[in-house]
Amino acid sequence: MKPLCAADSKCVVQTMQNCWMACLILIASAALIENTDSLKAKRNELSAQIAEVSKRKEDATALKDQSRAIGDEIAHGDADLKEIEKDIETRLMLIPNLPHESVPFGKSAEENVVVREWGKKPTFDFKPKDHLTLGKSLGICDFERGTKIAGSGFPVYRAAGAILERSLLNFFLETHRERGTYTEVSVPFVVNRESITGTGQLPKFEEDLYRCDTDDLFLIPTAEVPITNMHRDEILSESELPLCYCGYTPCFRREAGSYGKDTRGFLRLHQFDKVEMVKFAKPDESYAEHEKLTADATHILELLGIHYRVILLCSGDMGFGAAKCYDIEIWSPCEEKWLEVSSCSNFESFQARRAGVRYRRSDNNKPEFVHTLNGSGLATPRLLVALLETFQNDDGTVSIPDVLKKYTGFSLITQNGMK
RNA sequence: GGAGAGGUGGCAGAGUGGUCGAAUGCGGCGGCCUCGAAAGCCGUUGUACCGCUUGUCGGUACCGGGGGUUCGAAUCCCUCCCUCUCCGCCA
Repeated sequence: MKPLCAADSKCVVQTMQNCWMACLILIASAALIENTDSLKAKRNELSAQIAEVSKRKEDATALKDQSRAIGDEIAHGDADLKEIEKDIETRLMLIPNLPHESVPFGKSAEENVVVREWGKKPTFDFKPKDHLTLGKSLGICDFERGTKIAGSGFPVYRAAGAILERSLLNFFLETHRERGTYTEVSVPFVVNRESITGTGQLPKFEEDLYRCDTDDLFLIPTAEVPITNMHRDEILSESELPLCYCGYTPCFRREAGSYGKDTRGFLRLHQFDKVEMVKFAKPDESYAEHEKLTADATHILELLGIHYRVILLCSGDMGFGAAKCYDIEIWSPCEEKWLEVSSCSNFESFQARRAGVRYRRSDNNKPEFVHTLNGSGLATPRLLVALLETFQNDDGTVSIPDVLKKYTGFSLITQNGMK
């Protein structure tokens, strides 16, 4: 997803305009609502009178005429109101979330803050090969055939590659399960328009989604969408919070506008696999949960022994709906750059408002919006890049990290297969 | 794909034009009883918006979504969506 261009002054001005206009229109509409409501009250009164008069078998024509006239007025008022509401809604939906106070101000990715770094850059006493070269010589991926089947950005994993990829997903899910925090879910890979509006991908990011036109369904860009929408339009009880889910899904992204950027190999794909963590939390606990969620994601990297760092995104680099966001980046020794494998975000009530997810503090209180959070834990393609490059040997083979061996069933990928 | 049935409050389930935000039961909450609990009894119990005299206040809307008929719609008509049953077909 493209972040909101906070550095772009035109964008900021538009947002401000939408905020103010929405406020002004809202204030103005109150008078209109008051007017039509009192007309409706009058009509209800007349209807009751008509019912009574008719029961007595008396003539109610005059009353009916009066009621009909009021009805016309109401119809006009309601039509105006409907248009106004639509206008407000359109404006509100384009307003991004507000950053949390702990988020540094900044215009672009350059002003992000490195929060912590774990491990160190791997060194080699031979010339390391990049993941594409390794992938090809080991026969574990086939981009050409993926392109033939579907198009560029749709990779084929084969042999040890396919097994390794599947093993990673199982390793992620099992690791989360062992920690006992998350309930695993398996959810639909397509969602309806309401769902994708609920998590905030619509209306702003429609061009990044694959759509099934005949049914107006969308291929999910992340499991965040179906999982967060599980509780759409629900009032949760305080005792069940925080609700924590994790689930595997493939993710589909058109990546419109990012052609030519990171197109090599696994760096940017139209389809990839990911395990996502999603939380519904009480507002006063959401930031603590955010830290835990981020730690759950990095825990996996520590088990694997992959060098990573955690970045706190500045205000200008954050996504549309996030109030605070940590990116987890892993080191690619051959690309010689950091690769984002997870974004752990606290959306506060941004998604909860759109999706209508609330909870009741106690039975006397009105329902309040929950806070929603999510983060990858983790996505496979870029992790594969770091994994292949980090654990390669001088003979061109790749060693499997210890923790993965029970999932793969082999400990070495060689040119002839696996051992 | 063919035929039929249905979508009502947290759940179950009445209601076929006005007195229905909606009977009844279950659940939840409060109270009585009790050493305590169960049972029983009594009471209470949705959401959103608008207004002000901010109140156990007044008003409006909501019975799958949208539209229509009517003075008035949960109720009648149209349309869309969804669920269920049977038949067919296929993983």
